[in-house]
Amino acid sequence: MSAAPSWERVYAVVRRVPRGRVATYGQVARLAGLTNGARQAGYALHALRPHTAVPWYRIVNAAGRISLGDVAGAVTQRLLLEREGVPFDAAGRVDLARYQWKARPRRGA
DNA sequence: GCGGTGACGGTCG
DNA sequence: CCGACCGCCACCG
Repeated sequence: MSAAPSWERVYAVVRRVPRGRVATYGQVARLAGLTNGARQAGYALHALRPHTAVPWYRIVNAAGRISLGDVAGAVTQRLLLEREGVPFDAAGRVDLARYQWKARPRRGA
């Protein structure tokens, strides 16, 4: 099954990210079931359509930084996150230790 | 069908 | 702490 592209799987995970939280590409990739790792997750978001209802802006790299190459897009992403209550430090990084989304680990731990 | 590239990640210096 | 290099593998030309 899974006739649909793997990207749909990624979008589904991204949609699960709650407001005011962020997730890393690797995290999303793993939750999406991507064996290749984070790179494909980034590709999936790259292929994302602007009109798609997916909070792509909640996805940052493992360093808590915006990996987007497009400067305008990066600014937009940061703005949207700050708007949700996710602050950036002087280095333009998010405190993943506090704001990284904790995926529902089948029962808390 | 082959080669280069990339919304990354982890490790080394 | 930060910067640089290599590695993985799917997608595009």
